Parts: sequence; structure tokens; C-alpha cells
Amino acid sequence: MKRINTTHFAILGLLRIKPMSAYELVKFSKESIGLFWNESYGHIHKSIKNLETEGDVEIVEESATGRKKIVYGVTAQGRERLDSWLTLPPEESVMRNELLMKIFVSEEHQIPQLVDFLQAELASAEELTAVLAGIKASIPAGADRQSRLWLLTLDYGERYLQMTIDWCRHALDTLNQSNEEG
Amino acid sequence: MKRINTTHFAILGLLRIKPMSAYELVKFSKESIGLFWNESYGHIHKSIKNLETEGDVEIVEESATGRKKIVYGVTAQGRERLDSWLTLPPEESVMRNELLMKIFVSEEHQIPQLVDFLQAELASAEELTAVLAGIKASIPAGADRQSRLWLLTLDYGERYLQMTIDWCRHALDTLNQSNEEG
DNA sequence: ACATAATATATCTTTCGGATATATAATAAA
DNA sequence: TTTATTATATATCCGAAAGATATATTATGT
Repeated sequence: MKRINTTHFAILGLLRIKPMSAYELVKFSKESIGLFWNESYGHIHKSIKNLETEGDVEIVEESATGRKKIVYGVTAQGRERLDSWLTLPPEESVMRNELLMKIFVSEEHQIPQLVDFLQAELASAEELTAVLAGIKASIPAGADRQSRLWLLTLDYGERYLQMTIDWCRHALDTLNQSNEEG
Repeated sequence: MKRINTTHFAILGLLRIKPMSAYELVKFSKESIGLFWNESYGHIHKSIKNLETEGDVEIVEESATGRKKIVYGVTAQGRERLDSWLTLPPEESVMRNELLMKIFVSEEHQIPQLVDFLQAELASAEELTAVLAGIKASIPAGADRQSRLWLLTLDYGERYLQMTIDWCRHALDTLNQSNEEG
């Protein structure tokens, strides 16, 4: 079975929302779906060129004067391909959580450094929660259907971060206890 | 800055728990840290050979007769490198959740297929929860310090799945409502 | 007896990540 | 005012990672 370049479809999906340059696309991707969908600049850049060659995206605006900037948009063919891909059941989600992996392979004498990592993780999750709250506040209350879907992904982010915070606190409690017990 | 092959250290960490063949290693990885740490066979196979060349792992057992099987173990040098890597702060966790991405880039008329995907996701999270419960029951109550670390990662898995289940139910409620409203 | 599933190693290609180079415009600091 | 830094912007390279596939043996189920 031929492997699917999912980055292709992520790009089509985001460009359908609004035409963007590669640079803007990377930024928008990070700010909108970045919490649960990782994309790298190198890969996006390569993919967007492939998509252009295949006729799924096209240049809709190019500033010849001043700072160069190439804005891409989705073609009719690209829209069709995207919709067709969206009907396929999603692949299982993959995660690479280095903190969790380190905890699993650590030994007892390494617990103090794990505590440091957990505190940092807790702090960063709390910070991000505040950022999400700000984003949520900026979405109008009388949400149309499209923003209802976005709110669902935002809600996932909030729950994910809260789960992380709760677990970090639990882990810190546990590790501090076992430290005292010696 | 030179990039780090984290698979190398995941392998060292797991092989330190017990010597294994490449095949067993992949299985063990999936069953122990698979929920939050993704590894592929192709990459593990290549990495284990690199590690052998560099002297971080060694063959500890090889069945010449019958079915061929090569069991690897961590060398003293490998243990040192692992411990040194464990002191570094973990990289930010990365995720690729295709379901969430599809929800973000979908349009209103695609909501019915999203409902199907959410139901499948809910069912699979519920199944996995049962599997984790079985694993937890098999760990003795008077846990030593090592298994206390493992319990923490298991606890993370439980919370992650519960969060997923709660969110799926919320999403299904929301989408069914907006369907009725038309 | 036969088919199927589990065990086991090996290889190949494509996808993906991220470091780095280069250049311009806007902003902050000296 | 000049200088330094940050944000915007494209492009390329290479190593890490994913996963499809080939091959062979040993259990297990029908």
C-alpha cells in the first residue's frame, strides 16, 4: 500500500481557510493545530512545491517589488483531493513524549532530575493554558458551524493541558513522598 | 547543533531493563511505552546495528541452532551514555493526531463522517482502557521504587485515555446538536 | 494435513524534522 | 544617528523516523 504524505493534506486544509505564503502557513499551523499536529518548515516547504507541481495549489499573489512574498491558494483539483482524503478514517495518533519515556527508563537515583523536569512541564502547561484561554475569549459567542468545529479542537487542547497539569502534580506528590520515605 | 537520535536512547533504556532481540524489543516498546512513545521497526533495526558498531550494545546470546535469534544487551559504555542523556531536559512532546487535524480543516457538510470517526475513536479508547486496567492489576501492591516510576507512566496512560473518552463524548453531543438544529 | 498466526531478521523508499544559509524590513537600544 | 536585534521571508541539505515488503521458521488451530 502506498504511503500517504499527510503534510500535503494538512497544507491543503489550511490554505483552504485562507491563502498564505509558506512562512505564514507554518506560523498559522503552529498557532491553530500545533498542539496536536506537528509540522516542520523543511517538510512544508518541500511539500508546497510538490503540490504546486501536481496542480493542487497555485500562486495567487506575488509581490515583485520590495520584499519577495509568494502567496499560495488551493485549486479546484486540490479541493477535490482534500475532500476525498477527508472521507478516509484517520490514522491512529502518534506521540513522542520524551519526558514520559525518560521516566520509564530512569532508575531510582535519577528521581531528583525527574522532579525538575516535571516542574518545568507543569509550568509550561500552565502557561499554555492561559494562552488558550485568550484565544477562546476572542471567538464570538454566537458561533457558526465552522467555528463550532474549531471550538472542539480548542476544547481538546484545554482538556489535554488540564490532564497534563493534574498528572504532573500527582507525579510530583508521588516522587516527593518516596523521597521522604528514603 | 547536532541532532540527537532519540531512538538510540530509547533502545538503551529498554535493553537495560532486560536484554532482548530486535523483535522482542519492538514488542516490548509497544506494550510498555507505546501509548506515548512511537517507534518503528525499520528505525529500531537500523539503530540497534549502529549502537552495536559504536559499542553501546553487544550481543549477549545467539542461538546458532534452530531458529536464529540475536539477543542484545547494554554495555558499560552504553549505560554511561544513557545516564548522561537522561540528565538533559526532555524535548517538547510532539503529537500527530489526524482526527483532530481533520476536524479543524473540515467543513459543515463533512460533519456526518466526523461523527463516525469520533465513535470509532471513543470505542478504541474504551477498549485500551480495559487493557491498561489489566496491566495495572498485574503489578504488585507493595511497589518498589522502580515500579513506582512505571506506575506513573501507566497513570498517565489512564488519564490520557479518560480525557480522550470525555472529549469524544462532548464532541459527539455538540455535533449531534448542531445536526438537529440544521 | 493444511492453513494461519506468531516469531524473527533484513532492506528499501519515502516521509518528516530541524539545522543552517541568506536577505530584507521593522523595531529597540546604544 | 547608528547599531543591534527581532520578525518576515525563501531555499536547501541531511539525518531521523515511518512503514511497506521480503523471507524463513516455529507454533497453533481446524
